[in-house]
Amino acid sequence: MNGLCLPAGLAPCDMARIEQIVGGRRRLARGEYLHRTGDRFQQLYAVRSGHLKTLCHAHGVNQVTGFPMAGDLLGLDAIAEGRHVCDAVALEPCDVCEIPFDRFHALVTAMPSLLEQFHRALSREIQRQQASLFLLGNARAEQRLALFLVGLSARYAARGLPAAQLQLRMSREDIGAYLGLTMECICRLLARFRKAGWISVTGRHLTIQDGARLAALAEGVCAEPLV
Amino acid sequence: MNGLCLPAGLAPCDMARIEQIVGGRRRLARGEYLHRTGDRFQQLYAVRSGHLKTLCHAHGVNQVTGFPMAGDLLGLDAIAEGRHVCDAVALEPCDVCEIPFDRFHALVTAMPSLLEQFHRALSREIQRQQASLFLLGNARAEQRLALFLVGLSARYAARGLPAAQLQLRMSREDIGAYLGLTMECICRLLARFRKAGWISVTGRHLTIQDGARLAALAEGVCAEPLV
DNA sequence: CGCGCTATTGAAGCAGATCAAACATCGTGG
DNA sequence: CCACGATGTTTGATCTGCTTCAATAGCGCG
Repeated sequence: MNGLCLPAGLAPCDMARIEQIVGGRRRLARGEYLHRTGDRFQQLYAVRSGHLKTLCHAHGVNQVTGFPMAGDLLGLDAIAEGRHVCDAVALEPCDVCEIPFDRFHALVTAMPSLLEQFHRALSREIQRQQASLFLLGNARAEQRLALFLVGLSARYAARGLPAAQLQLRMSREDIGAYLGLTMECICRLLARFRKAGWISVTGRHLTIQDGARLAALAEGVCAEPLV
Repeated sequence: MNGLCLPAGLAPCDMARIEQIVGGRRRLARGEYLHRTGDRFQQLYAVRSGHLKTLCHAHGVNQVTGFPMAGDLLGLDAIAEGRHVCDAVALEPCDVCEIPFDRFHALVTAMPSLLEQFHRALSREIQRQQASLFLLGNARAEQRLALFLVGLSARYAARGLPAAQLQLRMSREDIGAYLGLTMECICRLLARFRKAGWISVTGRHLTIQDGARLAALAEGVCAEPLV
């Protein structure tokens, strides 16, 4: 897990010190909240297993901002205000490490290499959101879904899982809320991709059959009109 | 300026040490690039005066991700990769401090209070983008522009400038690229807001006349159909 | 087995894009 | 100083991709 959230370059003895400050583990049931908007920020979370979603809401509308999974760090957005500014919900049973921030901060001060990792993690989060911004601002629906699938596939691959066999843990509605589209639109697009032979879907199991085509779509190459 | 980008809580002697590591000042002409996508990341930038825009681009499409102005910090997104992932362009003559990152990093390690400020700055940037994400994913055009104006006004106010008199430094096209809309759409909306008496605009000078109404719009309260 | 939630598909409407044309603004050089 | 072209702004007409509303179908789970 650390290989992902605070990757590489740490001496084994440093690792041991990190282990020490990691607080409790928390087991979440499907639908359980890790934190809610407005909650006091006291710790970062590192996902050990399972999928979550993070979402902002206002006036009954939700924007899903991400789908953290094993190896991802949560709570970085809460440092500034001392309060969480989004919800984090488990999409399935999850295992999460709690990392008390004050202790972490003290440790980090004493360990330059860990501090660098931490800064990179923060910066990577900014980059990730910048990519989403680009997606929501510019991409057509088709391209958004392609980007989503390609991205998900890459994250699976980075975790040593089969990149073409995606077991979606989120609903169509969640995907829509993440991509700025409606559930119906996601359904239609999936049907279209399926008919074109690029993927096959049954319920929440999705197989990527033509990754190259999807990647091209994600890059903005328009699909030929499906006669 | 430091009051904004690394606010409060620093002892005067700390301030002095920061001043020491600040590298050169850079003067930018209108249209000049502070950095470009792919440039090696070596320093953070703190804006002293003037307005810039930051933008990501791919396949000829631009997404403006922000309009940094005096007191804002630039380059946080580049820490992760060691390369800039967006362009930063001056919208008018600008004064910018260069902060060599390696020296900054060393300093920060030795100054816990500064480190905290830095982490808050990083986290605030994540929050800022999360807000943009919400905007692009959910808000109608009208609401987007209202949010933009209200936000800009607030940033002016935070800098002690008149909050109702906005001298826009960016083109309609830039605003559109920031809000995920077209230039034409921005024009129409401005005209609509003007006719409704909420603002007055001549060229790039904009006066907010009914801030409350705009704020309500920004919050998602729909405008009554303009008969 | 039947209830509730999630997913799928169809039909109609609309917000915003696109295309097009006129107009204002501004710096530049004759 | 004005004519000029370049750039930015405004407004209109039309088009379209996505939403909305609605109805049906599947699935998982007690």
